[in-house]
Amino acid sequence: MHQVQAHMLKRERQAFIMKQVNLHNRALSADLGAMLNVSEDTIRRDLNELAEAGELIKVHGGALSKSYHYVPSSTYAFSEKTIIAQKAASLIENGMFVMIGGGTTVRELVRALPQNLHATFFTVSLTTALQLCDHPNVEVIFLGGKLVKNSQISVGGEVISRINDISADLCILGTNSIDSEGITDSDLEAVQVKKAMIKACKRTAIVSISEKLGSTQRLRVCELNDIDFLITELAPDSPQFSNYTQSGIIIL
Amino acid sequence: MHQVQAHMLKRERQAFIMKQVNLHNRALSADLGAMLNVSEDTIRRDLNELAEAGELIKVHGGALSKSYHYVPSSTYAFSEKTIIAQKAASLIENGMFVMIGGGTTVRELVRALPQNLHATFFTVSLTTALQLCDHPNVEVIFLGGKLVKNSQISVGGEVISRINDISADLCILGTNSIDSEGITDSDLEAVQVKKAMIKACKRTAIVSISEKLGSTQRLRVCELNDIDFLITELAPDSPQFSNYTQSGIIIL
DNA sequence: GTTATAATTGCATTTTTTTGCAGGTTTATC
DNA sequence: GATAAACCTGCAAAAAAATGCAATTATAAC
Repeated sequence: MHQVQAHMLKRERQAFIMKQVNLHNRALSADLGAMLNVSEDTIRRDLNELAEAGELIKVHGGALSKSYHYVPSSTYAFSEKTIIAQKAASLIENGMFVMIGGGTTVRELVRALPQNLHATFFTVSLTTALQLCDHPNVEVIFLGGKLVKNSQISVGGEVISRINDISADLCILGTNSIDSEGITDSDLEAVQVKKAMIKACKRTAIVSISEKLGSTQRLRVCELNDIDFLITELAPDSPQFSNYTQSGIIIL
Repeated sequence: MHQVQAHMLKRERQAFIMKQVNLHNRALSADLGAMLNVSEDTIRRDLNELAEAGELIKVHGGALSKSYHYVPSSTYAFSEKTIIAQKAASLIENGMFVMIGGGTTVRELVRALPQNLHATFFTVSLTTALQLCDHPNVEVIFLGGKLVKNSQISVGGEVISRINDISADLCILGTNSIDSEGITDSDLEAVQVKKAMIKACKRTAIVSISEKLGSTQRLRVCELNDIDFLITELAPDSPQFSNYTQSGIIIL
């Protein structure tokens, strides 16, 4: 942490504060006071002025950059998910039998499917099923069972034995966590259903925004080489995928 | 699970929480506390604030992403359907097995069910199932099958044979048309499912706003004396019911 | 250059916010 | 119905903010 010249004009000091905030996305009143050799009161008054002028966001203990501030949107990472949807849609052809999971990424995918697509979809997700109902030319089969309230998917032996009776062309799953080892999740019953879905399909595609790459959870869904396609919003030659390529997975 | 800097501003921490929740669709208070190096109480207070601000949905043990959940329509009148719901709820007791259909009246009914109701619900309606998921103490079983896009219910042989395997205490159905002869409808496959549902239950209750009294359609669902309860928003001694009483039906 | 006025700054005091902890209560899950 | 986890409430300590006041400094007028 560096020192700053002895005397500084107010305007000059505030410019320094803005620089710090924008550089680090945040700044503590105490740190700024130490750096500028002024009292925290002075810093606070500066921060109040800057906040009033709308240049930063003042919070208890310091300030945040305005760009850092979380802005809620209807669906998180909407644009990324739209890109993903475009790529995934290219895997689905007329006449296919597709088994598809739940989650917001999958929902955006379904929304982005062409209206003239003729295909049969199997799903365990209430929300995905509802979304699929907006497509006039697809047949939707809901695989019923006991519903998990949080995730609104059906689970249990009934669902799994039903899945085992089906042989589909493509399995599309969202995921909470994926790394170079494979897919992990935190809900045991959901994991069992996902396993069955993967087994029931010739090929499997995982859709995920890149932020989830590299995270893990406690329960394993499958190994990386059980997956045929990995679809994120990134370009296929992106360096993030260096650990993934050896398993024969196709990055889209 | 990654590490986070020692000192974090409250707003910054809440932004981190939102990111986690939106990324994984859910987050546990304990995990967040460990990641952020603060007590679970602090996390809980953050979650309460964020929930109050409508940015996420707080549940026991953590929080859920808002994008996952059914958001009730902004303003809904305490209209006929709420009255119907109150009456119908009186038929349902703890521990019951209830088979329930779809439609807007049924949806309002489910919304008005007490939160502490412990019961098992079987349904073929996607929207009813979603609504039931908001009730913490009920078990929801979705009877899966081919989905009809307009009405968002599952139909077909699979569903019907599944229904035939169940014996429930009460069947609650909305209806498009009812008169002194009985219930009629216009969709053959939906009629077949409704017939099976009525047969699978000890008692049947029909919920309908009074507007629909006296209308008929082409396909018969059941006779009036197959029904045990008729529930509308009107008082039971209302003159509209004069044609209905001879069949032994109970007007609520 | 001097002086009056206004602005800025630091300090002490009071007030508010935040946070963790102890306890008793509620809730989930079996 | 039992049990463990999660929740809430009140409390106290710590941190930060606001406030009043005095000292200093800048600015402008003369």
